[in-house]
Amino acid sequence: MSDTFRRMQEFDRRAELVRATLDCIADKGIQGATVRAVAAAAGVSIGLIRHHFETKENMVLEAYRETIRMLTAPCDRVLAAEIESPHERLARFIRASIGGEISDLRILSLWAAFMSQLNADPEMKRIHDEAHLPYRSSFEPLIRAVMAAEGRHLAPGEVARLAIAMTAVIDGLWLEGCLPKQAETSEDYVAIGLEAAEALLRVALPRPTNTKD
Amino acid sequence: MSDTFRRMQEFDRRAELVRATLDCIADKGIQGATVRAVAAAAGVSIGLIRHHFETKENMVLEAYRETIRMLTAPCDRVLAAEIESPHERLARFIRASIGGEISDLRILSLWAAFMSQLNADPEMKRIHDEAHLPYRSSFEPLIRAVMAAEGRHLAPGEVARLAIAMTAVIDGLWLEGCLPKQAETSEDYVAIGLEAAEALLRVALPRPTNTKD
DNA sequence: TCAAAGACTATACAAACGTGCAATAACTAT
DNA sequence: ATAGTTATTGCACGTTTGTATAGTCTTTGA
Repeated sequence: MSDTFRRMQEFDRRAELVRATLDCIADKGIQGATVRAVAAAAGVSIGLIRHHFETKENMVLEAYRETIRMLTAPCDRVLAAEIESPHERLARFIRASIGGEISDLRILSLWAAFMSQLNADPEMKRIHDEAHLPYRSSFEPLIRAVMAAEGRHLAPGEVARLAIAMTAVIDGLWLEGCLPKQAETSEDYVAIGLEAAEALLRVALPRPTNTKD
Repeated sequence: MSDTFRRMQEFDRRAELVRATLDCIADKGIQGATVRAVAAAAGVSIGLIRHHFETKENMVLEAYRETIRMLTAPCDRVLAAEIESPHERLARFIRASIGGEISDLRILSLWAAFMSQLNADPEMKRIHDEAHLPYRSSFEPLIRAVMAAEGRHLAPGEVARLAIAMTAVIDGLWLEGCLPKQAETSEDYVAIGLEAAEALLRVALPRPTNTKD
């Protein structure tokens, strides 16, 4: 239809405003995302924000959705990819959860800013749970597949506990890897994550090749 | 306000104002800590805040110091205690880092709120680094002592990597344990942390007794 | 070519913000 | 008792906040 072009324009502007919002939040925290600061960061007038978003809160919620998208995209790509070897799948999932594009102080700042709002904003809490619960439960099938391929059998409760431990070590390594260091690179944390997974699951994991993803 | 007021020692009043500040931040995020909201939460007038704190920012900084104190107190107590067995020391440190009083959604909210401000506020960043770096390096001697007691020798780099992995899994378990769940208790996360430590370090650890700390 | 639509600007406004300050009530020392 | 100190109040000021609204500029469809 001919109104597709118009819609496309609006979508681009919305995305640009969301990006400006994230810039403000990463820089000054959630209270830095004022309509005036966001408008200035996007190079538009104050009134335009209310033209694209009914309220400022809606804009911030959209910025939160975008943050979750950025955080989960690499993992989702691994889960969607058709990789035969369960060991390879697990190793790539670990790498996608710790390193690469999400190992970034800016993303950590955004994550913390929204995290601190979950108590205050029920809608934000709803968005969080909707994205976090699937992520948390994505480790169990990965582990189960590896164990099946090894011909080992674990009690269901044991798999659940291992998944919690794996999620924890990956989250902790992501967090530490985001903070600026002089010694370690984010790739070092990926390597530590793989070693930790080998120790926790008592398996050998392939090291991901140099190709991205 | 009432026409008569109770007078307080300056130190007590400051502590009460800090507590009220933390209440506001945990509830509404960092932007919820307005002078009016804090004054209302503490049951005092607006002007009193400026009498005890030169600026509102100073009050928030003090609230951050208090948060760090709450977070590190249990670990510090373990490190200060005279426990002969290195294995027992390590196990108690792990327990103090994951469970007990710091396994609390309120503390997680506070931690996230301040975390999101580190980019914006250099003084806050300074306070963070001053407390975080010692905490991060407290795992290495604990691990080294356990290994020495076992008669095992690890390369220095290997100890460093194990300490990073241990810190990560403990931080991740603390984080997950703070979030409200129906299934697991914070004590379950402590148990998973101890199991993970045993797998990572390939040692057996004693389970802490029921006595607190 | 021209009216309709909508993306966009400019400005105004009430509420909430941090801070300044004079007045007051409660404690302390003598 | 009384003077001095200070914890505390109450209010006012200028600034910043989100939102509302009227008007301008650009694009679109026939």
